[in-house]
Amino acid sequence: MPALPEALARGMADLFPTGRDADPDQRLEARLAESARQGHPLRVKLGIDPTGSDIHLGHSLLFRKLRAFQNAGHTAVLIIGDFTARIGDPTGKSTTRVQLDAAAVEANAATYLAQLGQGQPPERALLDFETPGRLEVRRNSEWLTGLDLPQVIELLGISTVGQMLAKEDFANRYGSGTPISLHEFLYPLLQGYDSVAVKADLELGGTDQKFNVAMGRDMQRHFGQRPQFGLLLPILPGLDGVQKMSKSLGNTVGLIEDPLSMYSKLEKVPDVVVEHYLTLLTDLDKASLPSEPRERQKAMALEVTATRHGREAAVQAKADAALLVGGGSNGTSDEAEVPEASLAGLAFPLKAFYLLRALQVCASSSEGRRQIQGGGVKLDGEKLSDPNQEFNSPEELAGKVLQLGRKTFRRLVA
RNA sequence: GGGUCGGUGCCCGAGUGGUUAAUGGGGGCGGACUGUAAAUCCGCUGGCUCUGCCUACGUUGGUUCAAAUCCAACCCGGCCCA
Repeated sequence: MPALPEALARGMADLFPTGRDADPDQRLEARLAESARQGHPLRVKLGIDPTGSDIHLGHSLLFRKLRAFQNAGHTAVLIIGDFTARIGDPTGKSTTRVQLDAAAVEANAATYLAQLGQGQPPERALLDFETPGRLEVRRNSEWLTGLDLPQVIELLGISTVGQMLAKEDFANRYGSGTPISLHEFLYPLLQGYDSVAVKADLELGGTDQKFNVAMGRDMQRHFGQRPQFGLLLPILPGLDGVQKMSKSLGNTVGLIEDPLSMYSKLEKVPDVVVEHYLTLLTDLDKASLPSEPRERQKAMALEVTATRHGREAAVQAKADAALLVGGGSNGTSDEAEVPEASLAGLAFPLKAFYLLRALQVCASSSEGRRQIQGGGVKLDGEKLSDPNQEFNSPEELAGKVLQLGRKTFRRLVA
């Protein structure tokens, strides 16, 4: 039996079932071969909960894998969990998640699709929206809204309290006395039922989704379908290198971020995650990369930025980043593309701390004061020392570069 | 529903009538160092165009010269019992 193609297997953390023999219900390789033989593309399910507005790199590896299946001729079934988002996936949560209202969910869904490349030039799109038959976008409200109570009870009967409490997140919460609402038990069941509704052959997910994906198999078996395969990918560590990439932890790189911001964040990521990023966010042959840590990290940052923004923009971002931060430069170099910040609308004279606040470099004016007092603020390379230093007119500041810390720069324009 | 314990700043967690935005830890931010990393050391960590003024310890009201700390009601949660 041939091995799983590299594009499909790369970065894989778990695959199930993995029986010994070449049974198309037990071995994904055999199933792929069967699919090719019969000319039936596999239906590859990926569910997303439109609970936030930005897709970040931590999500993107799943979409990259989905794309790999599309490229191999299979059908991506992207399920927008517009219904389940209103319950909230308890996975990985230590507390009950707030429920979202329908309007917010819908708005998020539209934003997601745009970020995945709908309506964008194909070369920049994360998924293949163009080729006929390669993508189905479904909303689970299509089938979940219509379930009546007898059907819900049937679903509830497929699993047990013991199974639910065996799930790590629930077990932890139960054990620590943190509340678990009953409706949260419904989430895995409904996600599993999604697999029934779309007749999934394979479901993609993070390793934290193992329970839910396995539940899909139980559901499909109950409803007389061939149980899906589960292909799980690692949870991408965030920029801090410790916790998973998550918006609420503030350690993300968003797909909508500009090249410079993306590159400079990646370039300073802790060493421990560089290899993960290379594996999960690029297609590079790791053996061919420089082994010197710093160079290797830069190669990673460049490539990840390029997969999103194109090589040209990535190379530019790398050059800009070097000019800005490298070698103790003060960011005044004209070549560098520093984000601009407009002074329009500000009342002069104004004090230095207020400038930081007004340009949203600092979250509050008190923080602005502290940053200046802490020696973290420079104007055209000169350290500011007095938070109350006054500037009398926009002309006094226009063209200069305001710097906070090592990585935040703003070119002031009138 | 009954009993009981508890709700403190981003998180955890001290504090149980009286200087002080409120000990300590984590996290975060800034500085030094460095490979823009790690480790280490230092500083900051409620808000306000701030030499002062506001708002804060579940909510509301009360006692008091004075409350996160006492009282009442209410809301939320854990545990035990149903």
